[in-house]
Amino acid sequence: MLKLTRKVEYALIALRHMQDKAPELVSSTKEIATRYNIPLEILAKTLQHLAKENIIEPINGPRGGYRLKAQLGNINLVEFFERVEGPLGLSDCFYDSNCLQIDYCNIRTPIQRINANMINMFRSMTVQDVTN
Amino acid sequence: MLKLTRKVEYALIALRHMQDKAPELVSSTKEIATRYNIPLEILAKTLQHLAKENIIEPINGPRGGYRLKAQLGNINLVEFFERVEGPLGLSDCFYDSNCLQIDYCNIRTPIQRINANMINMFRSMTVQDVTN
DNA sequence: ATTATATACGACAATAATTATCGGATATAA
DNA sequence: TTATATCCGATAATTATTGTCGTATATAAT
Repeated sequence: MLKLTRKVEYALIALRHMQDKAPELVSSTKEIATRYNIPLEILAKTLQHLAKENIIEPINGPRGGYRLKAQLGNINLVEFFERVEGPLGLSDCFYDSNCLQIDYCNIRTPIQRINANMINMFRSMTVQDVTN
Repeated sequence: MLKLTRKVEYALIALRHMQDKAPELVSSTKEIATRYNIPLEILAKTLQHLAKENIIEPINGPRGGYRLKAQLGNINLVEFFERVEGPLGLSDCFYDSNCLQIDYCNIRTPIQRINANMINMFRSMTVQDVTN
């Protein structure tokens, strides 16, 4: 409950790794996977996803890899989580409505308040707060 | 990602239901399950758990059920989540150490800071903030 | 006492979400 | 031409969550 996914963690590890280098240098999937003991194929998917989101830039071919493209200080954590994992919320019922309790639910409103607190907290931090 | 479990939601629904009644009145599992469309057996387990935690008091036999025992305003949400679901944390590595990345992880410290923010936020609210 | 209705609880099954793997394609530097 | 890298769909395995079953115990009402 209330956990980040591995995918998000792998993405953050990779972004921090890239940020620790000079901006023009590239990092390959293999390099990062080996360095941090992450399954290669999963990391590959994750980085491809970040590339599609224009957060990193792919360089094809031998000696290729990725390097940072977006300003990590401009991406808050809510935006980042949603770009990597989709909609964010303590309960599904805030963005998807097939919940068996929804018609009778007596805690929807208070949970929504708490959810707003959580969202605000994550929105107050950027990816750079993690990668620095 | 970052979701509450049904078990926690069912527990909160049940607690609010009990709080809406006069304190001496009991609510049976069946009554709550029917009212909110919750699977009976799961709710039964959840309520037994809350009883073991001394949050509600069981009344055996016909016309039995449960009623509130603890002061919900005295139980903050971190305590409640942990009493219902176990240790809380954005990543397992804060309370359990078989993570393949742990020796190399470059984001542990920043994630721990964010985790502390989340914990503080949930600690600033009580169960009563949900059931009122 | 007997019956009906309630909680107690361990073991198990189904489902869903997450995590991981495989196979083959395309791009490009050397 | 070759080696090394990204790209990407399909699928499999694993884990966590959610739900079910069977049986025991407690007690109020008759």
